[in-house]
Amino acid sequence: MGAMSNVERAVSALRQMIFAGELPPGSDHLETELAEKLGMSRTPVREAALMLQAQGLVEMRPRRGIRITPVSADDMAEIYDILTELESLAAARAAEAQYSKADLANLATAIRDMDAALAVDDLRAWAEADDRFHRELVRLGRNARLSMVVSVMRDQVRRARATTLFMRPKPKQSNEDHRVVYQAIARGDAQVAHDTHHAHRQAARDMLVALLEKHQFHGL
Amino acid sequence: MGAMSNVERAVSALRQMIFAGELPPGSDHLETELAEKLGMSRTPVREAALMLQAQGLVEMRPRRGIRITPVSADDMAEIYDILTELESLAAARAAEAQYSKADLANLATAIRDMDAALAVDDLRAWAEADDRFHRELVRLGRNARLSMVVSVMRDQVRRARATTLFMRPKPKQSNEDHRVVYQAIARGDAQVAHDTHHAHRQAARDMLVALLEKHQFHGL
DNA sequence: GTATGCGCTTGTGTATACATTAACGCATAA
DNA sequence: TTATGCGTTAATGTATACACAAGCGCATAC
Repeated sequence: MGAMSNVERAVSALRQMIFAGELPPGSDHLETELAEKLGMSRTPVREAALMLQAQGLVEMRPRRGIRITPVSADDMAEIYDILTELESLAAARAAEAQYSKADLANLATAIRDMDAALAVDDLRAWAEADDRFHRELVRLGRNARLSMVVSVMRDQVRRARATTLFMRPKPKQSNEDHRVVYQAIARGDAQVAHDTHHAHRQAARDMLVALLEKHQFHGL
Repeated sequence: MGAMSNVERAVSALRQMIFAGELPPGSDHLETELAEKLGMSRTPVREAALMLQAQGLVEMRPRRGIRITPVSADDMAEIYDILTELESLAAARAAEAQYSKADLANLATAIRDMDAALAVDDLRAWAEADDRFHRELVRLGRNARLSMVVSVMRDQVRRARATTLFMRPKPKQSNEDHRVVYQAIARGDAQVAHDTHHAHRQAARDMLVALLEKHQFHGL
């Protein structure tokens, strides 16, 4: 069976519960309580919580329990600002790397999937493919630390997206942008790859923040 | 006395030992050993190590002990790339924030201190003031998450700088750059603040990476 | 009715005990 | 000599025990 420690199990389980909304943002949970729910002692739960705290998903406050970090509109603005810069750098680096068409296959597939999903109005499938595109883009940028930071930030975005996905306008421009970024990377044009992606993310940021503020999600 | 937990004590102590070179990069240390050295049990040491691991300062490998993460020239290139983007964003945001002269006092002081240190060839004082300038710049950018990411990255740079500070050319251009960034922020010119700082960091990156590669610090 | 203080409850921080299992050495064989 | 396998050692992962201190309620005084 999987050589998975209890700490690892706790981390995945807690993450899943957080993303599923089973542990709602802002809610507090005692270590003992979570330990019991996960069928293990407090020790691995504590260690798991410590890791999730480092990623900003929870906060441990003495005697108040483990709080699921709420994410406000302001937080989301911060997060998108970071994502914008780092992903754009990755796009530029990917362009500089002179990848072959084969190397970019995953990107191309993700774009196709987004188009297909949009054609049949399947927003969930679109979001999944969009995630895939961005993950692959960052991977191609070949900066392990950057990938880690971005993935932490993206986790936070995912939490907000669950709520806002069905409120926002159709992501039509989005697919257009992705295609331009892809082509710039393919022909090695770092500047265009960078700037296009930068504008793309910034637009997403503005849209999302406006949405969150409008709907008063001040502590999602 | 200070209401400081053993975990907090362990974190500071370990950080200090790492930065002082007392725990050299690449070295392994058993939990028991560190616990004894710090005068506490394994539990708080483990929790401290977990936190430092999240910041990339150590790696915990089953049965091999806690390893002080080595930093190669390639790592340093990654780190500087991230610093470059995020600090430049902070500079732009700071410019947009329309700070008063008084708000920028810390920046101005840091610049003066750098000039003074350079005039008497005190590289250590220069490095300290340089750190101060960059920390303040990021603070003015008003993005808490960005500040955290940057501070993690800067910790890594500090480790390399201890070694390379006395090899590199006099940072004369550096002071010039800082002044331009400061003035751009003061007059609210986000574009110049961003671009100047970006170029500044990129130059530093290239210099440092070349230095590290030349001296074969492939696992500092 | 409101404020103040005391004691109790209970969650956490830390120490400790213990089972598991990976790594190392040694012996044996090719 | 080198490779392979077994047994021992010992470091970790996890459970558990316990002391301390923060928060809560209740009682008492104003």
